[in-house]
Amino acid sequence: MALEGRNVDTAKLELANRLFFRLYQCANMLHKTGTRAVETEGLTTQQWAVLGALSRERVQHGMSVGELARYLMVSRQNLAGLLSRMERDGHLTIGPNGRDRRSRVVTMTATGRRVWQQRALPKIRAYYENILTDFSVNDLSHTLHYLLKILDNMGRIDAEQLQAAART
Amino acid sequence: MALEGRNVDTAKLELANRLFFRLYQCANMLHKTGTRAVETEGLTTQQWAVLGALSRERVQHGMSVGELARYLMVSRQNLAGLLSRMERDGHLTIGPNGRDRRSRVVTMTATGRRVWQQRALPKIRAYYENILTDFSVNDLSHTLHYLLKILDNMGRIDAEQLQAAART
DNA sequence: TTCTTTAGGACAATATGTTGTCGTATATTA
DNA sequence: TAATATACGACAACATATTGTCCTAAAGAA
Repeated sequence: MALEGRNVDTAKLELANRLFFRLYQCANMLHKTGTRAVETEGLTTQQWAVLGALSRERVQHGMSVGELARYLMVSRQNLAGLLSRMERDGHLTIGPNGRDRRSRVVTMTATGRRVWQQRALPKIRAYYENILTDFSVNDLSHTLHYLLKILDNMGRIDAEQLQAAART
Repeated sequence: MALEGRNVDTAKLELANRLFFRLYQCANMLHKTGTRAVETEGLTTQQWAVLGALSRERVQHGMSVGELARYLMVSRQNLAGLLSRMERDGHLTIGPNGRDRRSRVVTMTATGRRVWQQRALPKIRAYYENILTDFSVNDLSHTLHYLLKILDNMGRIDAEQLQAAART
């Protein structure tokens, strides 16, 4: 039994190793091919993630910088640079928040919405369909489920690491 | 039937959208939590990928820069910076190739191997186990299978995009 | 033996991502 | 009201990633 257990662990580690290597490659290829898919619009995958977040119905009135950083799981400092480039390009505006005067509200501009809906979305849909041709709806939901599970655990580890660092 | 088909497509697009968003988040969290896991060793997830590639038995005699770039799926220019930092840190050396004098061979140093095997690997294993606690061997191989499928299609799209650009 | 391809150095511009720190204004809570 | 927490700007340093261009040297094919 002990031996069996160790073999399972070894198998798991070997699989885990391959899995993370492929995840690493996937991440790079996503940015490379994804950015290429929308480069005519002057966008990148990161900017497309921001526009995707802002285009949701529930955020018609915008999101604060902090909310957006938490939603996208990136640092505030990184997001600041991203947002300033997108403001420069006219895709969004950063205005004051009436309720909380420390906070600023990020909103899509009419131009940004037009670029997103009329030019970027069709290309993004084509990109999705191109990559997921041989995926059934079932395959997709399984993959999504696994990614969510990994993400959950990474979030937990992130919190643990932050706590460990705080104790120092 | 046509209506059914469109609903399936809509469902697929919605799932695809969520899937890629989660993939994007996963990529960021992988680099964040992964790098934190090995930061005591002065490593990053990218450097761990390089060491992982070089530590394989079949590359005891090293790999050329181009081979490594293709294996990791990163650009030559990016890899050059990575390798020079790792050479600076003493983890690897870049020497001449006896057979092909254009090519240079990247090899792990004894120090690099020691850091990798004795200090990094235990932490990486702990990291894997921490993230994949609630994954069965079956879950792992399914996730790996889906990632490989996505990666295959991304590779195909990459080639198509390069071809399209070449026609311009 | 030329011609073409391949390998890689060197450099630049740009975008993305992290951490850390300092400072200020504003909310919130005790 | 006074202490504390939060939101964010403004920097800096660093690593990672892309693209593009120009160059040289060497390998391989016609």
